[in-house]
Amino acid sequence: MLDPLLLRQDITAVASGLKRRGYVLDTENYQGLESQRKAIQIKVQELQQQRNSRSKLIGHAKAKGEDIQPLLDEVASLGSSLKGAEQQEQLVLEQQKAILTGLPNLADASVPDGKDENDNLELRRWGKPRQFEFEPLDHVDLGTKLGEMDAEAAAKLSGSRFTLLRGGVARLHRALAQFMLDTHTQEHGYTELYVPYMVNADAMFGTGQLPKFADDAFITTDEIPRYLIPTSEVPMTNLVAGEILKADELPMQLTALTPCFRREAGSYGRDTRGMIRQHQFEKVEMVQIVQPDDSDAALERMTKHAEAILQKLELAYRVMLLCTGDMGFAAEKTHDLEVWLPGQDSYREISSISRCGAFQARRMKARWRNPETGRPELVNTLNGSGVAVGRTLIAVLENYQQEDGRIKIPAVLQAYMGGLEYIA
RNA sequence: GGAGAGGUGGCAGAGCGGUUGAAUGCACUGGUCUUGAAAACCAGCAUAGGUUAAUAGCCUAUCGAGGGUUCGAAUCCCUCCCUCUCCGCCA
Repeated sequence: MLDPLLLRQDITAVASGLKRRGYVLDTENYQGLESQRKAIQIKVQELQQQRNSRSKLIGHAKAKGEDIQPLLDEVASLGSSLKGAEQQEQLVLEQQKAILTGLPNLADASVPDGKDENDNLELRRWGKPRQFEFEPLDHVDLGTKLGEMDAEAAAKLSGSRFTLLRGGVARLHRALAQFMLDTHTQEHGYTELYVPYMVNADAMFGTGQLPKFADDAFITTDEIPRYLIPTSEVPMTNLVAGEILKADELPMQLTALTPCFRREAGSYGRDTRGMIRQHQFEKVEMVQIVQPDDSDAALERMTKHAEAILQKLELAYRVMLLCTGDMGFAAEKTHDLEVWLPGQDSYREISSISRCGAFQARRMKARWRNPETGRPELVNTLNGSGVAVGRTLIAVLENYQQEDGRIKIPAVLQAYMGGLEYIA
């Protein structure tokens, strides 16, 4: 959520900032609501003040044993006019909130303007795409040949956009996740969490999935519905919701391995082959809760942490700075890591690292006590994949394939595979 | 699933329907004392909104959430959520 104060003070600046992201804010409408709110609020408060002071007088009079009937007559009509004013106030506040909670974050000044992924800026590359002396297969053909990747079996059980893994490939998938977690906890200073995979609406609101993107999430049929997490960013970040943290608790660096569930509504026909886009996939996620002046540095740190995973796996990748049009709702600046996939002959997203400023913190009421001011102030939040396990599996299969169909196991994973060197 | 207890400020913990934004203790901040520190003593110490030049005043709201009763609700009533204890079931 954007700072309501900012909208009051300089709505033109906000509107032009949002326009960079392709969001058109109806400033006249908002300002109209704002002045209505102000007028009604003043009226409500005046009435409340009258009621309070009258009630106090009645209390005093009663204590002295005086006749309170004249006083009661005085306030007779107050109640109904107050109630009416309060209802009006609520109506305006709801309308305002509906607009406010639907506004995306403002992009950082360093973010390039653009419409979609074609306008993203490449920051750097690491590693060279492998040159094959034979025609490389994609992960679907590789997995199927091995008999260890089975989309049909998954379809029988669950429908499209699911995959079943067996044997060595299933183990490799697990090894990747363990390796990533170990790297972040042992080398990058993250605390590992095990978190709920279902969260309530408040949590989904806090990180910005609700109310706007309700259609993207799976929801339970409980009386109080719960949402299957689309990423563990949701439970991890919301851990600090409503809290006032001490300065020495920051930065907080959290990581977790969880499945992620996404309905992929609106992506029909895209990436239908293979494991690229699934309703369910594993992801190791990193979350940082930081002081605002550490936010910029934290984004760079997290990007390095995600890069370290790909470097250790010796997978070629490039780092992209997302343009305004390609960023997520809560982000003010995002780096994407794109790994080289020989099967697609292109770089594909495998990690997304975002700085959210106070956007999520404001929604969650997550604060820290700033020693300099002595007051609670909003924290800043960041999140990033470290990295997507399913897509990393694809990358390893495709990049480490041998001409005979075997998969070489990356050196750093062999210890996680009982010393195995190849999947065959 | 059954029975019971409870949710109050950073924490702990009081609170006959009326002057309670809320006792007290701890923590924290400033001061006195001291060579320094501790102890003791004194003072201060919630968040948000409105008004405002103001992080000064003044006003309003907030005691799990949402409704209700009342001139007036932290206190009474209803619904829901959560926590704890005991029993049952269970990976």
